[in-house]
Amino acid sequence: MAQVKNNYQFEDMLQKHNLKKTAPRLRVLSMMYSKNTATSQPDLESVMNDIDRVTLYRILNTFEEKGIIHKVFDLNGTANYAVCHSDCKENHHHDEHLHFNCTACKNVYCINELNMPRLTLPAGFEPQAFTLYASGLCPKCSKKGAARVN
Amino acid sequence: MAQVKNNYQFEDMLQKHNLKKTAPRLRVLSMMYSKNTATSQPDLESVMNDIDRVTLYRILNTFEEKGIIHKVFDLNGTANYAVCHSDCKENHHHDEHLHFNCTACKNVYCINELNMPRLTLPAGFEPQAFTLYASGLCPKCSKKGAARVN
DNA sequence: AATACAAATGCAACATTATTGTATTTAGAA
DNA sequence: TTCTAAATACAATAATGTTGCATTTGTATT
Repeated sequence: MAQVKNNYQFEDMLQKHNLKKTAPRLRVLSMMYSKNTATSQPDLESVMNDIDRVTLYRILNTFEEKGIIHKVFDLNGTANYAVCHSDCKENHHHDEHLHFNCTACKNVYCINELNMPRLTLPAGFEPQAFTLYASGLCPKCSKKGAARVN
Repeated sequence: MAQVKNNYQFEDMLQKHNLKKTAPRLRVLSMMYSKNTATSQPDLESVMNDIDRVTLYRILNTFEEKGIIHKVFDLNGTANYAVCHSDCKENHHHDEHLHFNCTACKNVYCINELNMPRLTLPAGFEPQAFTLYASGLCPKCSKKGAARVN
């Protein structure tokens, strides 16, 4: 479920990363923590439509650099942003989890409850990070019996 | 390595899919089959700079629908296109292989020699397709001793 | 070989997503 | 309260992708 945090906690988060507490940043944090799915850039932009687009991009980039959020592209190549779980450090993400992209509601879920399989690659390849994508129906949409694509 | 095919074979491919044999299509096929990596949309566009951009997009979409190529987004969300291996049918891709994105040369390799691990997801999720991404150094770049990012 | 027609291309216009530079505003320290 | 670096807002531009339509072309048919 969505991690519930209050405004004081968001202010602490910013402070810990040496970021100024500004209204746009707090709103972005509040929105992202209120959901249990990643948020697409278009969604963010329409919800935060009174914040300048460029400011939004810069906030997202800053948060990503600081390890507060991570970016994940969905099956359509659309950028989605999700809050990182605990062990992401600055410029050093640990987002090697499964990203589940629902084909009906389009939501992207970060599934941390699953450990990534370590694979052996053909000779010569030196992998540093893995990400696994799955697509299909999420619990909500499969319950609706929806094979339909919205 | 790159699959070597001649122009007659490309013409056959088009014919088998009920596509007209046109110069732009043959050139796209020729380019994509000459490589052992996926080709990014920007690369395609600069190499095929005398073909109309829209035509190129439409050719790629058509080829994808017909199961001739598949689209894969790299770690930067850039669209890349790669030739499908044998068992892709129209509107029904079997591209559940590992995509390896080299952080140095940026190339995307389709690694078919690896079978996808089947994973058990949390209750409610109904996965229909999996794709695995890895990033790191490809054989060429790791040989160069290049941890550098171009 | 000429014709006819659907399919494919080329062109124009536009939409969306993202970046860069700079002026203005503001959070937080002094 | 003042000062300054940081953050935001605004303007301009780049990159990527889509839609509609006129023109051209591959190919089936005569």
